[in-house]
Amino acid sequence: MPFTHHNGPKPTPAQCYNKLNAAGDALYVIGGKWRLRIIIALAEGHKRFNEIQRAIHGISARVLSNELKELEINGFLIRKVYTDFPVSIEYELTPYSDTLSPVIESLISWGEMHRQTIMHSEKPEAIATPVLEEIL
Amino acid sequence: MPFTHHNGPKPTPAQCYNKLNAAGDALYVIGGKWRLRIIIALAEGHKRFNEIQRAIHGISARVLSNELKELEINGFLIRKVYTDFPVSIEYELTPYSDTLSPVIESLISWGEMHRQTIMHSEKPEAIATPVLEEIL
DNA sequence: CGGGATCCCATTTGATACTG
DNA sequence: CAGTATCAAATGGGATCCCG
Repeated sequence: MPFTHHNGPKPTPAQCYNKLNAAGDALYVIGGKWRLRIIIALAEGHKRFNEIQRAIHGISARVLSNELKELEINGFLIRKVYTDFPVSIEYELTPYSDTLSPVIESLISWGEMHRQTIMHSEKPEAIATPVLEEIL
Repeated sequence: MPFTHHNGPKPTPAQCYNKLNAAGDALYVIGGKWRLRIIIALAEGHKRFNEIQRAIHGISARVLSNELKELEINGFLIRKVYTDFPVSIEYELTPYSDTLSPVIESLISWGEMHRQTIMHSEKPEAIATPVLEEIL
């Protein structure tokens, strides 16, 4: 079933209510400025704390620390301590995080499409994102 | 191409960098606590200000007002003023907002799946969302 | 009804310094 | 390296009042 009324049957109010709840659940767990970005950064493989911080432009150590704890509690990643010398600590995604693939794939696709759209528009700077501002 | 390393070829760092940027663009525009929820609420058809506020539990008039402006600037909705008496103002989604359908559909699907998952887990209350807390 | 303006508090965040 | 502690600053967001 398509989403909006533009290209499909109009959902009933009851359906919309449930969709709002479902989206609310999802946004509560994976919403926010950083969580999906952390997951995406870890998708290329396990990383250490500072590697993640370098990969994600603009996140502070404290915020990253808190977000990692939250993501671990919710089962999206695990913290692995390697007691070799020197001790190293790595974060890696769990299989459960794979269930987010459709969300993340569609988000990335849309982001790429949107970037093209606004770069070809008359006033890209009016709606540019921080990432785009580095290009424009 | 699948997303994580669990079920597909591992993306290169360069690919991951671009994906992070793309996701960053998307999250900048449609991220935050309310924006997608507003779009979802409007997906069942045009609504007036107070209708939207009632549909989305917990949003204040001031925040809704700000978000609606932002969403209008970014081309996701339009504000229609009907000069009949009494004047009524309606918000409705634009065709461009339809491009978000894959994102929103996958978000909703994941939210429904996640809700089932944590309601059948041993300690649902440990990771419950506000929406779920009304049920548990 | 549909908001704008103002006030004020709580939470978040950044910067810096510090520790095992 | 992998964080934690602390403080200052910014931001968010609710409550309230007001207006067309």
